[in-house]
Amino acid sequence: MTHPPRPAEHPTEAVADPTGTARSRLDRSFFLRDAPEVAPDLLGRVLAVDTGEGTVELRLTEVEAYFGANDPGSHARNGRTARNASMFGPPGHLYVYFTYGMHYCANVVCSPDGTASGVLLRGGEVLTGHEIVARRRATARRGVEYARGPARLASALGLDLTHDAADLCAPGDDAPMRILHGTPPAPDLIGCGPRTGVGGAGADTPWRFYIEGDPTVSPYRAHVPRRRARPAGDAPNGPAGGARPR
DNA sequence: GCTAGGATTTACT
DNA sequence: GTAAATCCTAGCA
Repeated sequence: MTHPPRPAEHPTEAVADPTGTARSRLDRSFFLRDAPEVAPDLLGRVLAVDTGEGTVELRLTEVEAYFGANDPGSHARNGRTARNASMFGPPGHLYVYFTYGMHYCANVVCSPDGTASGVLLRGGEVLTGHEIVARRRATARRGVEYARGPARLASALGLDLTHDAADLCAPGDDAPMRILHGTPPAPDLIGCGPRTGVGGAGADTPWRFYIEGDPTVSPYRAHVPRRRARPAGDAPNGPAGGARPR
């Protein structure tokens, strides 16, 4: 059985100090640990993305860890594919995937190169760039909904497949994407539980971490196998048996 | 080649 | 609370 790791005290980072540590960037070594260890440590960190419209900064409030080819909830459970290749890549990079035909979700790659390990970014609080996010997330009724949920978060940051494998730890101050130290929450404010939407053997693994009481944390939903609308003998509509239209 | 299902969100009842 | 939207991936015949 897997135990939820305690929020780790990474040697290169400490609680933000008044001298500006919160604005400094996380080192790549931060991500050189396994995803279940990195995940709770990412809470309170700030993901900054420069776009043509300006900079959006997001404080992470909810994450999920996916680790190893044996993780039944992971995209890597069936080994390396073109889709998940960046998940096997070097740490500190982004793994962006397309899902449900319309949404993008983003992970931060962890562990040494060659290990399938990542932390799904599920929720965050927009710190700067509200106007930019408001345009992208026009359907959000409140600010807390800008990045509550993995697809909303990706949308708020303007992430898509062009950002797959992007380096979050690229040297230089002009790097388009980076993760800042931010202000990690107190350890007793970090909650954990089973991962959202993961069923089967992976459903019991408490690798979802979130900041207790934060309004930008998405509600937990247990895994529910979707049933595809099918012709069911008397197909009312739809191409019976045919391949999907392109 | 075909089919089932998906780390989701949103609109509608 | 429920169902639809929509495209990709991977298993299977």
